[in-house]
Amino acid sequence: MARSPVDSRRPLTLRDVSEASGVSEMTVSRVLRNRGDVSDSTREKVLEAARMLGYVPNKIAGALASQRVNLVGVVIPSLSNLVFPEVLGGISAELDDTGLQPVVGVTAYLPEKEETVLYEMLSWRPSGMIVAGLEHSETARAMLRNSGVPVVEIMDTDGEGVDSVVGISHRRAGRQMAAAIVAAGYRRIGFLGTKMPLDHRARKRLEGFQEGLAEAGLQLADTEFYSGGSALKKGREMTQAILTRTPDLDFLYYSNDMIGAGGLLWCLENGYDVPGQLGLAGFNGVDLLEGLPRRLATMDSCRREIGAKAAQIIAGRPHSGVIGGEVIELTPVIQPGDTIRRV
Amino acid sequence: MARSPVDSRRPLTLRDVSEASGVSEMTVSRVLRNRGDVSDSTREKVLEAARMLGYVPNKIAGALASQRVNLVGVVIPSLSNLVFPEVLGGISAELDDTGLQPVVGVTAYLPEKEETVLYEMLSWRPSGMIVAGLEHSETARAMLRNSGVPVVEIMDTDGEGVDSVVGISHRRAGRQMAAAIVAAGYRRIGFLGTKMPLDHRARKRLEGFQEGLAEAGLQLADTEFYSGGSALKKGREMTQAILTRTPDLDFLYYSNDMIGAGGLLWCLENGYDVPGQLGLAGFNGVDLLEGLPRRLATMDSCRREIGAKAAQIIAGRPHSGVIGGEVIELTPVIQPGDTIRRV
DNA sequence: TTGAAAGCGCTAACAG
DNA sequence: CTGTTAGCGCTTTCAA
Repeated sequence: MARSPVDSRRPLTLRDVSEASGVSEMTVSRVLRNRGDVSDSTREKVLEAARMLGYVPNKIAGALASQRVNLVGVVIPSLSNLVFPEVLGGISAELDDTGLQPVVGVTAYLPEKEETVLYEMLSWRPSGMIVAGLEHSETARAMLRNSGVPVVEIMDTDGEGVDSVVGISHRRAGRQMAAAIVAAGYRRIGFLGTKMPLDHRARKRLEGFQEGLAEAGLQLADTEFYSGGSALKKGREMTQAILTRTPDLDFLYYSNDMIGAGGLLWCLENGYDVPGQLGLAGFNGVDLLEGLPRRLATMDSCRREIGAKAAQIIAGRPHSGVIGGEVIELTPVIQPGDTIRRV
Repeated sequence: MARSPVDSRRPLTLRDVSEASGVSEMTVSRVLRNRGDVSDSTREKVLEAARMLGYVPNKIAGALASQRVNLVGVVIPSLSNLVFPEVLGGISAELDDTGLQPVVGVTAYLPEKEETVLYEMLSWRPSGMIVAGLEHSETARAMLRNSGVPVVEIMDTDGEGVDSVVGISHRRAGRQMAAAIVAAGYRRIGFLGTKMPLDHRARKRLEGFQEGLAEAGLQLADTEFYSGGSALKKGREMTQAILTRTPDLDFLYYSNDMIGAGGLLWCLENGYDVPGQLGLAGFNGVDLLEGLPRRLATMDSCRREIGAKAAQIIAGRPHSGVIGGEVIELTPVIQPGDTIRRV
């Protein structure tokens, strides 16, 4: 806190602590890192001096010398979609006691942006990289592969990872939901989702959903896409649009809970019998759903757990021994709620 | 990508590029940073070699040598409250073209955790620190003050900052809302909010609200607090609880939009005449509100803008010349929506 | 248990 | 326009 000798604006170094305590730099370093054996008396002296001066070690120098960096790169497409902050929360919580720190990069779903962010992060030689999705440019994949740091690709297991993978199969999730809907007797099914062609997980869910329908000899009766804006409001608008265009739909599958919730509110206000006349389902299992007038059917996307497991993998690989990829596929469970007919 | 000579697992260095291109390390460095004048022919040679080898510079070494770190520490209390990811989004977007990268630390509203996170971040000698709130332990404040890096405290302007401050006055926001409510003729007013005593901004809003009521000779008729869980659901439960206990309330002021939205849904379902019989208001201006059956009165908390302005301050101070604190107070505006009687 | 020497990989500063 | 020389502030390694 207090600057002992002169309050010059030069940042304090180990040497300052060394001089103030009369102990060699090396020993000061050992004390500050709890490394090796140091006598209690010298330890005291050093800690006292460091505290008096308000010394904060320089990790840049430490990292260079030790070739060890306590940073973990986290690359996600967006922060405005609640899902990613939640994953990040899982990562952050799990990393909490490991001395590792997350560094966040946002790609806005753009492959070129992803390359830039990865390059930037890898140049810090982090202890690990956690990257959303399996779809990357060849350049990006090569950077990750050659980086020598453990890489965990998260959220999705439908495809090949560079190293470790933690996620769910969105394709299977889509199929499962289709099966549940068909089993409940619905036949005229519509899909509502984002227009974003680079959201591969949403795309895979839709594809899986269509496969599931096909198995039952069905196909989508109508679709509606949107981009941008308040998801809840968009859900309302899209629902109205699709039901106006195709009034005989008996089920609406939404690519996320937010638009699904908007749709649910709209249907209830407009006198639809849910789930008798019209069934609804979303995706993600956001806890907002608990407060709606009726519980929207959904599927938990396990996002905090995905973050936590990814962080564990990074934290558990001390020196990036090239142990090679774990693949952890979590299994999301359908939460039928109140918007699918019980059979 | 391809490892030219031998595919040893040693990370590539500038020297490797230098040797591969036949150009001195220094010139390679210049090319890779677009610094100084380099002839087109050597530039080509260098870039070619770097690309062939798949070289990624080591910023640790670069930062140590240049005393410049392109990291910005961002310290926030939580990631599960949508507000903070939004601020972070504003920061991240603004930093995007500056070459600066945000590093996120989460404090869980705990002062001790904040100290740890700050210490950890400052040890990276970042280009700036963006910290939520004005309330910090003396130790934390001292670390920030002595760090020599520009500090921006965000979200709140009610108090003294260490350096720069960007935010809104929550106290004033509370007073304003009180004034609007009183002006609309409501008299029996209840408050619903989080129990969290360390959420200083929520506390200041409440205090300001009470001051505003007091000016009109009123005081809170009842209060209800919660912690944890789905905010939407909690909003329902709390609303039911407070209205059961104090049925003659004619206004409910919620400390955030999420619980307010839950309350709104509950009131509508239970046949309350909103805003005739009962008025409602929240805080934050989340865009979820656009999709509700009725538009909840609220107040924009300017969070993306706060993030953006904070990032600008950091990005605009090249070498942390101790120019001293800017204070930017944004003025949130009441959005009366449909849940306050028009006068 | 402590200290001295030698870098970590890069860039500032200067010289050509 | 290009190269050389010294470090940046730590930690590793070895010696005392």
